[in-house]
Amino acid sequence: MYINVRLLKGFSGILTYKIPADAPPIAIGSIVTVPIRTQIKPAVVLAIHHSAPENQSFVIKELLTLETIPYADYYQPFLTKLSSYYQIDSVHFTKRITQFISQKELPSDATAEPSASCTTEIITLTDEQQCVVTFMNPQIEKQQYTPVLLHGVTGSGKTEVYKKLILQAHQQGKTTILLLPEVTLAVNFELLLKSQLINISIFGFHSATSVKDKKKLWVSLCAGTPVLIIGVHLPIFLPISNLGLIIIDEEHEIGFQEKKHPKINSKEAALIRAQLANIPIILGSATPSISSLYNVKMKGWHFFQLKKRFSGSFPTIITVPLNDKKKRKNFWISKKLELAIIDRLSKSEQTIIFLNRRGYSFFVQCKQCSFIFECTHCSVSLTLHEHNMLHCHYCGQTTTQPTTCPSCKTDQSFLKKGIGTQQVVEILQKLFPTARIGRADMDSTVNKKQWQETIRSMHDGSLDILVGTQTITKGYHFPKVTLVGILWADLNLHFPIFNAAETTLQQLIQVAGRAGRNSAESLVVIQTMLDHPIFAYVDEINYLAFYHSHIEQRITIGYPPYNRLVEIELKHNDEQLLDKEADLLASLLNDQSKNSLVLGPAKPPIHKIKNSYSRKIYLKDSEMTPLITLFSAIDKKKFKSSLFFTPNPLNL
DNA sequence: AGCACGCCGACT
DNA sequence: GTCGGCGTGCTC
Repeated sequence: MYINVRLLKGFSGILTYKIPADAPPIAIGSIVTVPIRTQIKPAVVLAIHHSAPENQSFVIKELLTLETIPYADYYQPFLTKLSSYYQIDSVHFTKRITQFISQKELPSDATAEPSASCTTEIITLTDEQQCVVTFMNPQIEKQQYTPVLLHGVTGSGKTEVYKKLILQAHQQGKTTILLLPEVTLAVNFELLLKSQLINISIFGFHSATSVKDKKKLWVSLCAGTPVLIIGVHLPIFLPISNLGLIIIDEEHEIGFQEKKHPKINSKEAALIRAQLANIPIILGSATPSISSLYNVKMKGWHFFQLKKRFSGSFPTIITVPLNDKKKRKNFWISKKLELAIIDRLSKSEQTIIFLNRRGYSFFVQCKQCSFIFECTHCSVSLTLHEHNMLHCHYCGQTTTQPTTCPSCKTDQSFLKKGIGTQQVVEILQKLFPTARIGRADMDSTVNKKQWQETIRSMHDGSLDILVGTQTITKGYHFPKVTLVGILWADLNLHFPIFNAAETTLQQLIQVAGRAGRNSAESLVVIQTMLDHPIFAYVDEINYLAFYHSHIEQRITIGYPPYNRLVEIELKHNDEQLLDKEADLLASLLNDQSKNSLVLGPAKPPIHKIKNSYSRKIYLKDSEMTPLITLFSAIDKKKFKSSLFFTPNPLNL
């Protein structure tokens, strides 16, 4: 007996080895260690043959050790499908989940103590919650592909539904995968559920999980015991013989897409897997993605809503324009926000100031009328480059910036805009000298201790105001917060990406949800430069109305979910060569395309990272399959640049 | 990828 | 004559 294998690291060719006579049976997908030259390396089994390959010109060595992996009927087809969808090597997935096998167990730094309060209290579900559970239970039992979208307002108790379903699957001897869009959320969920579902074995499987715990999970998977696996990307690639349910929480989040290439989206992978494995999958969110809501309508996904908030009421939301001419102490703090902060300070209630800032952004705006340049083809804002050129990062269109504003005809009155959180703290300190102000953003998160300290002082009330970015919006509850100020709510709206309005609104609702859990007088102040239709929907009760108005626009412009979109990124150190190759690739794609639209090449906003330059080409079609076929037909050997293929890209 | 092997230049 | 620095090619 002979096997074909591929090494997990190093040489990428297919190699043949002999199975020793006394070896236990081997399956495709098994992990083996093999001798290669003078080394011993792990490899994955691709095929099994009864006879030696014909006219071989090399000596076949015997494999050394064998690591069986849990068997599931659909698992190999799943990996095959994923590797085709993302146009990557199928070994990639095996590589990612088995790395720990060859890793040394580090003397783990005092693993997280199991949370003190282990409450086993039985919570009675509301009618809304029970309705979902009643529907899902038979689907778990029947083993049927059932996609379910759960729209539950913040604080409506989605977690209680998840817990019930996990318990139900467990009682039937089935494993559940629970995915969250960030490692920190996964860790929090892990701790929470470990204290509340004490009869179920719960495993985290993500970058923060120790090698020791990964090995424990592997043993459990090999034994086929029903467990709960929590993570972000990795759990969906695991071989699981008794997988019965997949839960995706915060399903609208773009964090399910990996940040570096290949940009696999574990929500998509989960949907593919649920389909092949014939199991139900439930996607929950307070602000479901446009794409999932579209699937409810077009693909018959089941849809449930939780409309009642358990405790607390919804806050009052007001929108304040920043572009008015009214005199105020500081441009960034409106009178209404200033007065509201003064009021909270006097009552010793807390305030969160949120700056909707993603990295550093600059764009051009008219001083007089706040007009911002946008691309005529893509409904995204234009970015200013050298020589007064305005670029569209989506389609590559370039125009010279006019000297007069196209909207109000004022001459030479343009501003380049930008603000950061440090500046915000400075401004607030000047306006409110006695206030105790803390800052929590990516810059200060690098220092983990300081982050923890800031969160702690916010909790115990030794801070009055917390200034922060995205990072403070998720997973933290500060009961004494009765005011949330959003400094520049429309900032992300001008990001040159088709889903800017959607993700901005989702974030605003998320931030607004930080206020008023316990107080009826909670207030959310939304400051904006320009008015925009989305501000009518920040009250989460109106969220579905946003979908109905926005889907029309997506259909008109022809972007997802109405059409499929893929991104091809080219990278090379030599910018001239890269430009040549990007043009070549675009023309090759155009030549070979039947009905697919080829956009670009465009220079992305960040087109130079670590001395490597980048160009992007986008493909659009009503179906994904022709786009994958189109890219796979390209002869990659023609290119010195690296090519990266991303179906359904969600960010820049 | 990573290692062995081989070619060549420098140093004792 | 021998050590070692690095370029090239192969891995079952």
